[in-house]
Amino acid sequence: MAAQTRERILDTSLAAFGLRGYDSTSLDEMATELGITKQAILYHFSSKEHLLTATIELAVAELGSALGGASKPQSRGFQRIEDLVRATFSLAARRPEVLGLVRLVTRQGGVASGELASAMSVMLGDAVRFVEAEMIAGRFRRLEPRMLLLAVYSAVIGVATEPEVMRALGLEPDLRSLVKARRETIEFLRAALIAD
Amino acid sequence: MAAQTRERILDTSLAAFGLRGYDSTSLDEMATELGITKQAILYHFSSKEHLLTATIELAVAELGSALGGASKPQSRGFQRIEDLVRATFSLAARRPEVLGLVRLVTRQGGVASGELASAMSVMLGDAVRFVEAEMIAGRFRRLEPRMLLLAVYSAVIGVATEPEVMRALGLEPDLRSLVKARRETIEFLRAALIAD
DNA sequence: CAGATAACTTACCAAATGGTAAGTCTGTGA
DNA sequence: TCACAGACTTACCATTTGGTAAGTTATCTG
Repeated sequence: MAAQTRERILDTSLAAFGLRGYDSTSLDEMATELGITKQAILYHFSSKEHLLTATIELAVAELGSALGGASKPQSRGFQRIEDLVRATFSLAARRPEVLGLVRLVTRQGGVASGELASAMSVMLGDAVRFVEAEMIAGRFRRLEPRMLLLAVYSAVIGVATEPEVMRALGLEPDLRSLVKARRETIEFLRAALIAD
Repeated sequence: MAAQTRERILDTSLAAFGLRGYDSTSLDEMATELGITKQAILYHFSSKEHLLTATIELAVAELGSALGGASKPQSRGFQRIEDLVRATFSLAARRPEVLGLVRLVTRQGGVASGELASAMSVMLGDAVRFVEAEMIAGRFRRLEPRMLLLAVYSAVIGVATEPEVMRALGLEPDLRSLVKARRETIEFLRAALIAD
């Protein structure tokens, strides 16, 4: 029962931190939700901040496995971007809390963010090299690679995790709309990226 | 001294809520920062939630005046988009907390978000009509207008308010980089939007 | 069977939180 | 000058917060 509880706590904290935020989530709340006491949480994770660190680790792992599969080095040109965007939207639909936590950490920074930051650094470094190679090969439009990636990243994460804005646009953030949003995002990126 | 204090409180709360978040900001903290007592805040705003409502009102006003000037109906085609993006980046540099609050509210939703939501609905409604007109005129690529706007919105807000991601990309989020980010974002959008 | 260890719970606690009640001071109009 | 209202402060308060200390129970080991 031990390891299971640990995992259940991490599951709950990922959802809570990712969807509601760190300060907005209390340990008591989570404990009640899990049907255990707060002290059981503090038995497995010695403080709330340690729990956050472990939660970020979990999110990094999930992010890696979700996007790692999609970024097969063999696929080239825009196909690879499309694969990544599809994987990101799939993750947003299946586990919105993971991207929520990514956003939380990338915004607030903070102590525990080191791991996610470095994991993202690696992923983004690979991405920069990929984009540069595609530009040199003449398949992608020539833009500043890092800024381009920042725009792509922002567009995808934004579309995938901004339900209130979708509502303001008169779109319900259901699965069908997400599929549509994914298709349109890919078309948008295709237009922006592919060299004439 | 009365009206001044009220405004000073709103200034501080806009910065605090917009940059740190609602739950992460305590009234005592803000009061100390202002050199007054918490009860002085509660004298002007009967509860923390009322303060948030008033703060959102202020942010809506600032957002409106910052972007309203840029969206002159006379400018057409991509120029109008460029004006808007410039205005957004200018706001991000001058008063990052305003966009921070917009993001906070659009993400969390909540009770007090009604005003911002409706203000954004109006702005986005105008934008949808503008984009549709440009598409019909053949100046913009044909994409789903609302999804397109969501992607544009996400890209701009993301680039303008995502300092940690910039750091992960090896870019310092200083003024020079922001200028560069603005230029690249505009180029990115130009490529994505303008019909061949 | 003894006892150690892992996995908890019960019982607290100090600090911080949003909020109430009751004063205090200062200017202002009658 | 005197009442009075506006703009606060001082004094509290109940609740919630993250966290500690001390059990309790079950399982495994020698």
